[in-house]
Amino acid sequence: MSTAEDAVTRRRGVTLRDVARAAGVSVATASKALNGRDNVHPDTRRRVVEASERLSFTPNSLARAILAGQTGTVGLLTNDLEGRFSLPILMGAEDAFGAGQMSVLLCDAREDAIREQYHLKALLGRRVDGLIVVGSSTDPRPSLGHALPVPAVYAYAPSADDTDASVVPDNVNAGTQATQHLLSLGRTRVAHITGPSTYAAARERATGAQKAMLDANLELVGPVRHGSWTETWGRAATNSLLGSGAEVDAILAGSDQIARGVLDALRDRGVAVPDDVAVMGFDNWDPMVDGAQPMLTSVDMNFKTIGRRAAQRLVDAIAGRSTAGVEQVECTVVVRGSTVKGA
Amino acid sequence: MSTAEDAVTRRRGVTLRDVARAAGVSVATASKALNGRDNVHPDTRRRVVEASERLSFTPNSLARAILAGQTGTVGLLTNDLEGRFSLPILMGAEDAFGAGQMSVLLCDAREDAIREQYHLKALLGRRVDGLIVVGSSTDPRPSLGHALPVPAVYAYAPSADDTDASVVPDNVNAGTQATQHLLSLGRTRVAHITGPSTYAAARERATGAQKAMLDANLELVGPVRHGSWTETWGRAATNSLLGSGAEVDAILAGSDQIARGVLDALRDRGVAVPDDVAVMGFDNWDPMVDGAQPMLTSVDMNFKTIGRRAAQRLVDAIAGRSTAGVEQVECTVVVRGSTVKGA
DNA sequence: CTGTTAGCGCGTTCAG
DNA sequence: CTGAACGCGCTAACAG
Repeated sequence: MSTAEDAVTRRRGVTLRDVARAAGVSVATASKALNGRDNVHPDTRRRVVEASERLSFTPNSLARAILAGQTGTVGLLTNDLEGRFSLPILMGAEDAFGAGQMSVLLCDAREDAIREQYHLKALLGRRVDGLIVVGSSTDPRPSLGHALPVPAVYAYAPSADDTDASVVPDNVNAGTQATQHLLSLGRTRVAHITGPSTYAAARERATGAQKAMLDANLELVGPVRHGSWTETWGRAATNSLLGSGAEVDAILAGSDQIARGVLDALRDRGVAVPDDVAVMGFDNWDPMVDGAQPMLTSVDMNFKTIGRRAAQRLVDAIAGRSTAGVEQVECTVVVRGSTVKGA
Repeated sequence: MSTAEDAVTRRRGVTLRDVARAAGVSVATASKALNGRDNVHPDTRRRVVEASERLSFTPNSLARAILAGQTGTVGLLTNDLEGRFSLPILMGAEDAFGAGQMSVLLCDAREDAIREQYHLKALLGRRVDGLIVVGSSTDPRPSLGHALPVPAVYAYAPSADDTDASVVPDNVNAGTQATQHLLSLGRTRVAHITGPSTYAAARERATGAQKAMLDANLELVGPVRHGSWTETWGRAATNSLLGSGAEVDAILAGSDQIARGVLDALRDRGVAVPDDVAVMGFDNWDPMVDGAQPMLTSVDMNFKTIGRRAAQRLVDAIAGRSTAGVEQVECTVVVRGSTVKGA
């Protein structure tokens, strides 16, 4: 008579039928009882709930999904699991979903179009309700197309097709805000050392910086110095800058790593920060900014917000509310000792 | 007559039935044809395959899973999405699975037992074939218990129950190997500056270091200096160490961040690295070691391998091959300029 | 070789 | 208030 109890040991888990049998009711009644539907006698419901707990019954979402046509699962297709960008975005998305009952299927395509197609197929086969596609740089990436059976939102890297939905950082504005912070401190001779000009992020931040200077009837000191996103480049560029005899009272670095190199070189040359030269970076990457001496002022691109917004827009799209177009997420200047003494 | 074609526009995606209808065969035949089973006429198969492609049919893995009792999905339950540890582990797992056709459902419990239970329930409801549980430190964590309907493997943080399957870094050996590297360079006066003594990782690495010294009939210079995992602590501890008049020819730092602080302080004091003092860290964290000057020798704990091994053991367990017990993954010393000139 | 039947676990009618 | 019957998309066993 303990067939229901034995279900646990069977290969398949406990099913609703087992619970119904244990409670002495039909599957239909058990279903209603557990899902809080009407027309179930309180006593019956209690019996069912108790049986379900005793057997530690876990409803099979797959079976449910196959009926409902909705799985409560979204696919996160990233190209940059290694990198610093996809993780906070992923967290923001997890955050936004976590409140509800969405689960996240994660795939890393590693910049490989073939692998991406492969994973896409797998995700669609698992009937995800939607997709978030995370790029590894802010340069536009190929669209997955409009023939998808589910909505997609692109995060960090926008889709090249601007009728797709994308959420990206506002790099131009970030460059402007950073520069305005320096100007607001009375600095006027600002140099800009940044990453490769092949990166949209580097170009856009530089554009924003130049714009801010222009608005103040000023100009950047010398040309924008493009290099790599490394401390080494920050050191080299700073040495070449100061070695050339240029006079600067602020250096805007294109990333926190570059900024660390800048700080390093300045210290070697006996230049005081922030008294003689103010320094700031981009990304507000904790281990970099906190470890710097003095601590580094930086522009936070709010990656987590990007992830959260992407998730929210995806939820909207799934609910049928169309959300095309590129959305820019604003950045935040975080002031520390490298621009304001004692901050 | 184009009902099959219209399926795309229907709310539910294209089903096998649509394909069968379009190819003029029964569902069963279509199934066999697409799955490469025997007893299907080549011509029929061709018709079916063609129809399936024309309709861009994607088999519903959910329906398949409900039959097979296997979903081809594993749950990755992490507590440290923020941190540096879970990500490489996740990548290793993604790697190991990616070769096959496993998909990864990712959840972040954020060190919250309630949230963990909640996510666990969700994962089991989705009928994952197994679980990988990633901790945020190497301290043992509570077991999920043995009543789970699917196997679980613990990564980084071992389960407190040692009849569970765990994969962890070998921190004692890491401490030993690091110290032996310093000794092999002829250094004999080694000091150790590391993280909080509340961390098993800090204690174990220190133990390994002491063991290596003892084996060489030597002792660490002064007591192990416990602090925080930060550059700031590395600087402070170095200054206090040298200020006390202690003579050292090597400093073993408990992490790359601490090591960066050590390097910084040494430079300020005019101590040459590696000539006067050799410095090394743990974790081999790219942005930290490459940016250092000179570049930082460090112990790579092979997190990715940990993830890969966890995934492999999980696959084994799913296949019924039992794999209890704690597995230690070996580390690797990566030599750079901070211990060997010009390396 | 092909089609029919059965059934996976569940939710939802619709009679009783 | 309860239960029998049907269907979701798919595969396996068996007839034809």
